[in-house]
Amino acid sequence: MRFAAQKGTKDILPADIYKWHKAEKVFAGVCHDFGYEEIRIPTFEQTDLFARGVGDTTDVVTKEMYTFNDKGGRSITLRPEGTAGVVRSYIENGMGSLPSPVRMFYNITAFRYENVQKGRMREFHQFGLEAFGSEGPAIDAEIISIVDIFFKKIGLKSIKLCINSIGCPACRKKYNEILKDYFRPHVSGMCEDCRTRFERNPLRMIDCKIDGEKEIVKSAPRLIDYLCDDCKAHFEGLKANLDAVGIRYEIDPNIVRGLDYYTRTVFEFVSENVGTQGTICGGGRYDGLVENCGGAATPGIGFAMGVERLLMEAEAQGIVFDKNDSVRIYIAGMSEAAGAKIAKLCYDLRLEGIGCETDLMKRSFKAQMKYAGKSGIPFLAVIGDDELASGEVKVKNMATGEETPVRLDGFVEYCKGNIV
RNA sequence: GUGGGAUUAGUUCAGCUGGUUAGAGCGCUAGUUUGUGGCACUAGAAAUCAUGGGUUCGAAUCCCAUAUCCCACCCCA
Repeated sequence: MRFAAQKGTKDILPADIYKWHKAEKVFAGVCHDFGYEEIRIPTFEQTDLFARGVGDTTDVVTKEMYTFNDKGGRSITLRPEGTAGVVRSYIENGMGSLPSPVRMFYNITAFRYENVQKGRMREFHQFGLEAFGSEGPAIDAEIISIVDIFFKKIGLKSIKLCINSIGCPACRKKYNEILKDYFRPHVSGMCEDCRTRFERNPLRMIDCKIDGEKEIVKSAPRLIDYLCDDCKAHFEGLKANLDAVGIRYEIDPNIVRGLDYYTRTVFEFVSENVGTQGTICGGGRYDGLVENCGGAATPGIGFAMGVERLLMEAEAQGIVFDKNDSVRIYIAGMSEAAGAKIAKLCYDLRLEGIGCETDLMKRSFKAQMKYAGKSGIPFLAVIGDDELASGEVKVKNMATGEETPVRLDGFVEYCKGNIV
């Protein structure tokens, strides 16, 4: 029996990890620049939190959760997203009493039992953030500009920002009636899904892939045209805030978002390089969620970004991430006596935080050279009986071939100043 | 849950219509004599040909099932 990684999971190998480190570092940096602090939440929560938070009619909750009973008989679920856990933590830790807005970002794995395809895995990674206590729209624009600046710092270009407002529960209720009146004469001729949607969530009929091409659906009234005055003003405010900093966007009335908690602002950053799973980042406002999860009525907003999709996009755009070549010098040995000296030098170098390597396999001098060359280590020193006798070594720059004589007793000092 | 394509060394692939010891590039290990790498040359290690059945004198090759991977529907990040 040969073991294999489970369906929809992937190893991130040492050869690729530098890209992840880079993305994580840049994301954390941008968040910090906006006053966000990191939060780390548990990988699993009680199942009810997601049922309540994400919405118990959503696909994510009804058919995609990793749910099991633990040995104490509790129903546990591996988080399918980050927002619910952060909201739980916000309430549980009394963060409502902190100065508003309370802003936090996270870097998590999430789990959804789905069929895999390009840009979709069962265990995947998300960068995300949540902000509580501000109704916006200034903060709505701010979190969008976090994504915008993050993309710029990573080097990504031309990722389309689409925004929409899906209103508050009040205007959505009114709009649903309007939509029902509109569809009522036609509903009998529509697909089975749409007939169900007509009763439960007419909003979804607009997205229907089967009936979507029909003229009735195309010219259906759009929610964005029926927002209440407050929601309309909020959306206008968002646009004005985005215009003020020069972030370009497209209004896409079809962004609905499949998670139940969204209100008012919803947005997506979409690429064309990630197959049909083009949404690299999606998010929106969720003004009822905290209250719905048992906290005080608190407005909130957030987004999540698929890290795999982000890196796919970066790859497609030819972005090269810096590799961290932390090993600066290879010390090749020519004799046993030299070996002892080298071990001590390496120890001292590492104590100073200077990465170094030496032979661990009793390899020939030539093989050591080959290893150093192939590993791309930028500097090299050779120590044999001659060097031990003279007390001087040559430090070679592997790229230029240039050699610098260095006293052995000042070796670590020299390295500190010249090869890092 | 439903489709389509794929699965052969660590990796990328070749193996024609079934026929003896399944090949190559890259990578890895070692060597090309004596103290300077990346290149080149030589040698070596490495594959129950995804798994389980079936057809056949004979299967990597044909058939069936299962698994996994890739892509798509649905939904999402």
